[in-house]
Formats: sequence, structure tokens, C-alpha cells
Amino acid sequence: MPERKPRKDAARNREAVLVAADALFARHASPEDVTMADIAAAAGVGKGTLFRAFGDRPGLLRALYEARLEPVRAAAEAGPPPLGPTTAPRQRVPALLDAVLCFKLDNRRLALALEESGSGSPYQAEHYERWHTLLRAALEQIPGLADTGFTAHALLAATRADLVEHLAGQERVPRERLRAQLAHFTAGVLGLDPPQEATAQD
Amino acid sequence: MPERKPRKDAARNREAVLVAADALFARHASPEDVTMADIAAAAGVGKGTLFRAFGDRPGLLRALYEARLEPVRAAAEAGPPPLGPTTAPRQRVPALLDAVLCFKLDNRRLALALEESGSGSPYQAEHYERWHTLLRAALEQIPGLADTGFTAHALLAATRADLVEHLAGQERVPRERLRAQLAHFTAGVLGLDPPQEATAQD
DNA sequence: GTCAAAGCGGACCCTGGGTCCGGATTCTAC
DNA sequence: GTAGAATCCGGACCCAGGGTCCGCTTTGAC
Repeated sequence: MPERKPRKDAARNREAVLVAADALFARHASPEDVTMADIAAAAGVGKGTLFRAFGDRPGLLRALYEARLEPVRAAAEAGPPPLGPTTAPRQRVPALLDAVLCFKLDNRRLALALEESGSGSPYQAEHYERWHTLLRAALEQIPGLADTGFTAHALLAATRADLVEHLAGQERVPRERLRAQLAHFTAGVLGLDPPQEATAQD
Repeated sequence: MPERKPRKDAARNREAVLVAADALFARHASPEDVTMADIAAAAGVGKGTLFRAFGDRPGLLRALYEARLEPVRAAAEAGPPPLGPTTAPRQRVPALLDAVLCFKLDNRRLALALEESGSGSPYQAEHYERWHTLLRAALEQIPGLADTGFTAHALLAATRADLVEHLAGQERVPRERLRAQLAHFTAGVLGLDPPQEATAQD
């Protein structure tokens, strides 16, 4: 499985497409008025190239999303506290959720685009499963918690891209307020005393 | 605004379309391979008729969904306990969520189709707002609960159609188990003693 | 029975994702 | 350096499916 590396122009074009797509999604309010042809044009590349590199629209979105997510994921899977695995579960669960929320806040349009690209159930996506597994494992270490699988799903559901978009976008809930609300909610689920006061997480 | 009632043939056709669509969505695993043309054909009606009656695809889906939802909604807004407004909040919140979950379980394909129809944010849909308002009002009556608006969203997020589809469909979690898990989760959020033992709801 | 309004339906249009293939590039072997 | 093959490029092309249009039919009020 030498998996010979791609040609130089292929790599360059792939990068150009990612950059262009990123910019386009950031610029347009709704993902569905960024067309594959638009992306190709913006990247100065033919449509064929774009489909060759990413397979299809969901594929492109996924690639973009995962590239952006990578550092966060790495921090969560092997980084230092409060995200990394050495953190005590009661601190780590809220930290993980906060990280996911922040990521979605920083990449609202992209996350939305991915969800709306109709790439089958989001629950089969690799990145979702990773978060779920991580979260579930942390939950399992907290005594007295049952149904950790479902609980992990339910907690993650509170960070769904369209909900975030609705709250942050339409309702104009400020970022820090949203984070606090999620933290509060999470604490409730874990049965901890909720962080009522301004828990300095700015 | 006499809003004169529609002609008889119009009413009949509208009904035929709803029935046909319902049957088609039930029969097909994925909503997206039920085409508008399919529905028209199955209803024995022209495409024009179908679009005249419902405007567009999301419109049709919404009409179907709301027709199905109507009785549940009525029960929740003005019915007897445990769903109706006379119920004590601590009982009513779980009851509302259970009702929503059951509805989605009974109408999985339809709910999925609606979500996937790309009719803008689901959070602006009338039916969603109704549930949210109801739930929030109930939550507000429980002392010591903050962020009721967010909490209502987060709880409802746990009943999202695609999550339900994933759990009930792919993972084959049995209906009663799912209901129990949601009930348990809800209890946790409310800070109640969770219904640990087999709370006979099978 | 008559007439206008409402509705019907299927041919048609158009957008946008996805394919194809002749020609240009890059890489490898000599 | 160069020949040849493998890979890639790109834009013309295809097609499914949502949505429109308009001449004809049905309905119902008088």
C-alpha cells in the first residue's frame, strides 16, 4: 500500500478549492446558494477537478469541516486539560461540550452547510462518532449516571449547527451567554451544582 | 375576508394528495426518493394541481405533518393531564417530551422528510415554536430553573427526527427503552430524583 | 341553462449536481 | 534530457427533479 502521493498540481488545486469554498461559505448567509460551480470558478478550476478531488458535494464539505476540526479534535483526544483525557470527568464533560459549541460558533455557516448537504444521517459521520465516543467515555466515569450513550447524544444535540445558528444568528444571543447556558445545562444533567455565578470562562 | 371555501374537486384532490404522500413516505426508507411527480401520480393528479394546493415541497410536507400532529398538539394545549395545562409542571415537562418523542417515533419518515426538505431553519416552523413555548412556560413554573428558553431548546433537541431515526432505526433501540432514556434524561435536567427503577411505562 | 371564476394537468423550463473525454502536466525510467 | 505512461485538467454535456404555464374542464351562483 505505497499509496503514492498525488501530483503537485492536484495538491495545489485541492488546496485552492478548500480555500475558495471556505471563503464562499463564510460570505453567503445560506449554504445552498453556494453552488459547486461557484466554488470551482472561485478556485479558478474546472468542475471536473473539483469532483475528482472530493467525490461529491458532501465529500467536499466533509473535507473542509474535518480540516477545520482537526486541531480541536486532537486537543480533545490527547491534549492537556481541561480538554484532554487527563482531566477529571466532571470537568471534562463540560469542557468537551464547550469546545464543540465554540467550534460551531466559529464555523456556523460551514457546519450548517454540512448538515444540509444531505449526506445521510449526521450520526454516521466519523467526526460525530468520535465526539460521541469521547463524551460517552467521560460520562461513564461519573458514578451514578445511567444511559451514557443516550445522554451523550442528547448533550451533543444541544450543540446542533442549526440550533446554534438560530440562537446566535437569528436571536442574537451573545456568544458568552450561549456558552454559559450550555454549561449550566450540562451541569444540571451531571447533577452538579450549577455554575450560577459568572464562571470566568471568557 | 370571507375566505370562501374551496371547490369540491379541489378539496377532494387535496385530500387524495395527502393520503398518497403519506403512503409513499411510509413505504420508502429515504424521503428523498419520493418525488413530487411520484406523489402526483400516486394521487392520480397532475403536478400543477399538487403545487397549486401546497405551494412547494416543504409546504406539502408541512401540511401533512401538521395534520398528523394536530391531535397531539390539541391534547398538549388544552387537554387533560398528564399532557394538558392543568398538570403540575414537574409531571408535565416529561409528559410533553414523551409525547413529542412518541409522535416522532410514530411518524419517523415523515418527520425526517420535513427536516430534510430544506425549508429553512426548523426553529422558525410554527409547530416547533408552539412546543418550545409550551415547554418553556412549564419550565418557568419550576422554581430554581434558569435559562428556560435554552433548556427547552436543548430538551427538544434530544427528540430530533434524525436522532430518533438513528436510535430507533439503525441502532434498533426499542421504543420503550428510548422513552425511558429520555424520561431519565429529562428528570436529570429538572433535578428530580431520576426514575431509576423500572418505572412501569412499557 | 349560462357564464365567470376556480381548478386541472401535463408539457415545458431551469437549476444544479454529477459525468466524460480529448488534451495538457507531471512523474519515472532510462 | 527525453520518451512514455499515468495522472490530472476543465468545460461541454447529461439528467433528475422542483417549479411554472396556459389552454381546457369543472363547478356553482344566478
